[in-house]
Formats: sequence, structure tokens, C-alpha cells
Amino acid sequence: MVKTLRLNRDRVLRAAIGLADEIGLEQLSMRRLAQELDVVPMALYKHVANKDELIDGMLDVIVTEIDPPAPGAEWKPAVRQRILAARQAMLRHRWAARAIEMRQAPTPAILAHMNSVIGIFRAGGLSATLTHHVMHALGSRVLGFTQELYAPDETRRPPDLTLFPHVLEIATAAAHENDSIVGAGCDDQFEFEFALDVLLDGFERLNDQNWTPPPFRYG
Amino acid sequence: MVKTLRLNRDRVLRAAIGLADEIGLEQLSMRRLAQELDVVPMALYKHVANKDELIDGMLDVIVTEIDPPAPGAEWKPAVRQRILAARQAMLRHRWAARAIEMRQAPTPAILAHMNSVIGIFRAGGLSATLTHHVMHALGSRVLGFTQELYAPDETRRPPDLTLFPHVLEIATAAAHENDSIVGAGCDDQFEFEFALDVLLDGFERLNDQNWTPPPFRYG
DNA sequence: ACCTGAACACCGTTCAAGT
DNA sequence: ACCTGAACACCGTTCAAGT
Repeated sequence: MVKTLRLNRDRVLRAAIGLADEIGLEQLSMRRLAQELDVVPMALYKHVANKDELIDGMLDVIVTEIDPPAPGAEWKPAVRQRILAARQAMLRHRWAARAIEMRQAPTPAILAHMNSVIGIFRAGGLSATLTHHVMHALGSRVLGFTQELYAPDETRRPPDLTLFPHVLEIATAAAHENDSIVGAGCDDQFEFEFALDVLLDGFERLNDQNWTPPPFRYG
Repeated sequence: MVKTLRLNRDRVLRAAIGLADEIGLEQLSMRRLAQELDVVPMALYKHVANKDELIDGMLDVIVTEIDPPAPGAEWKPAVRQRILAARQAMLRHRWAARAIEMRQAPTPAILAHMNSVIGIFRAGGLSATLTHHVMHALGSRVLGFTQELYAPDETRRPPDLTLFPHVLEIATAAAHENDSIVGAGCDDQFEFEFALDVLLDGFERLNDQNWTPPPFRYG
């Protein structure tokens, strides 16, 4: 009788995003999501083709949240702003980066975001070839995340590093506390911006030098 | 009667690596591996604690394959050589990068590799703090791979890029054929070395300028 | 048009039992 | 000490059936 509570694609995607925010991507299953919506698992398949398509749908919602570019800026601050805006969207949904990694093809919203960033480089005068390599060098950073190898985890006790003295020194070297090459506090704002600026400065230098691809490539 | 064909940890790891090389990490299951070894699934659990520990064991074998550092070189070529050697090991086992991403903590062999690279930076005169940030900026690259968002896949037809003209231009801009921002030929040797050199050059410049961390950090 | 229920072909892992 | 067999608690997805 309560027809207004019927499922639709939007309700499924929103519930899935909320559930992933709560329990993480690994725990998100079609069965668990169905349970959350008080529905039998197979009811979901009228609104998403399968689990992969569900995740694509979730990602498109997240990526569309990324703030639009600030108009009229120089290419370097403009790209910087756009990438940091993407990072904010990723921080709001900690599972999103993993989901992007898992998928085999970009969603339309991801293509649109990349198209926008490439457009900033091109409008700033970088050649198509340089922009190509620059986009590769940025990698996942263009979507606002770095694929951190070992995420912070306070629950697990830190590994014994006495056999790896250099790692130990570096792990305690950072200015901010709780920082460790294998522990907490990494991939934070500072590390992200540090690497981003090394890359953007490098791109600027290559562009200023009118970089062209080397004539021969082996392999 | 054929006691010599009994299982042991080494035989399990080798079979798992071979199987992953063949069918990929996603298809590798305890049951499939047991079948390959002509054994019942539970027989494996005498030699590896569980599937995660199996993958750690596989990774340690691969990472130990990485060529040792060339002694006596300058830090920049030495780090470069070490990272490109790691890349060779990753190329021999295409599933290894994904496996490293999946694991939540570094294996001993991975820690040893990182320790060795950090040691080269420190011996070259980079400060502990700069080395810390530099290691973060390298990310997975220190292990010889970049986490390519969208791997080549010749089986799937390329997406329609007419809505994303900048992406289309960039996709056809590279000097090598079969190249596409979403398609084949990327994360190849050239793209890897391009980004690596932008980063290493940037690190060198910061070190030459006696880089020190900024006094204040917000957040 | 949308939801249901049962079933299929898988998982990783436990437990108690065999040799 | 090492391997087995059955079972448990899950998966994603199919199919035919309900309303």
C-alpha cells in the first residue's frame, strides 16, 4: 500500500553510498544493501544491472560533487584547486578511491572531470603531448587521491622496525606527530600537496623549456 | 606412498605464484589452488595460515627477486636503478602490484626494499624530513609500479569520447601508437620514467636549496 | 512493472576425524 | 604430522513465479 516507499535507482544509490560510508566497501554486498532497504536481494536488480554497475553509479554521484573550476585563473593554481577539490570529495567518502581503483573503465563523471583538467592544461599553453604525459604522471592524483600503500591502522600494533633502521628514522622524522611511513597520519594534506607541487613545478619547468618528446624510444 | 610429493610451504607458494601468473589474482582461490596441487582445500592450511598470509608469502618471493643496488653511484641514478629493477619484478608478475595494494601491511621483503631506498637518499645527503616527504611522493613507484586507474583492455571497445574532446585529443596525442588515456599502451616504460624523472629532479632541486619544512601547518 | 523465493555455483574457513 | 570430508556462513546472480 505504501507505494511512495518503492525502490528507484536514486534511492538504491543513496542507500549504497550511505552504507559504504558506514561499513566500508568490502562489507557492502547486494544482500546487505537489500536488507538495509527492507527488500529482497533480487529487487535491486531492477534498478542496477549488477554490483559493478551499482559501484559505477555510486562513483558518478560522488565525482559529480567535485566543485567546478574557478574561472580565469592561471593553469597552475587552477589545476591545483581542481585537484584539491576532488580530494575533498574523496575525503568525504573514504571508500571511493578504492572503488575507482577496482573499476575497469572510467565512469562518465570521471571522464568529464579529466576532460576539465586537461582543458585547463591546454588553455594554459601546454602541448597535447606534454599534457598527455603530465596526466599520466598525475595518475590518480587528478581525482584527488594517492593510492597509499599502507593506510593508518591504530588497532594493529606497529611492526618491529629494528631490522630496518632507515625506515625507523624516516617514520619518526616528520614534523607532525602520529606520523609513520607505515602508520597513521600519512597521505594527509601536507604530503598530498608536497607531491602535487613537486609535480606541477616540474610540469611548469618543462613547459617553459618548450619540452618536446625525445626522438627515439626503445621498447 | 609418494612421500616426496608432499606439500610444503615453498611448493604452495610457487604453485600459487604460477597460478596467479596464469589466471590472475581475482581467479586465485584456495579451492582452485588446492585443485592445482591435487589436494583437498584444507590441506593448504597446514602451510599457510589463511589466504592473506598466502598472498604475503607470494609477495615476499617476488620482492626478494628485485636486483640489489649498484654500489657507489650517486643517489639519483642509484634510486632510479633500484626503482626500475623493482618495476622489472612487477612486470614479470602482473598481479603483484594489485596484491601489494590489497594488503594492509608491508611484508618483511617490502620493508627491506624501502629501507634500502631510504638508505640511498640519506647517504646522498637528503635530510630525514625531506626523505620522509620524498618517500610519500614516490608512493607505490618505489616498488616499481604506478597504480594505473584504467588498464589497457583490447577486448572492450573504447568508450565514445565525443563528449570529452580534450580527453580525445590527449588520447591520440602520444607518440607511440595504441596509446590512449583510457586504453592500451599506458603505464609503459616511457610514462613511468617521465614521471619518475620529474619527481627525482624535483627532489634534487629541493635538496640543493636546502629545503626545510614550512613552520606552520594548518590541519 | 516491480518484487519474491528458491536455487545454483561458488567463496574462506571451522571442526572432528582419519592415517 | 599431515591430510580428509563434511559442514557453516556467506557471496553474486539465474530463473520462474507471483502481484
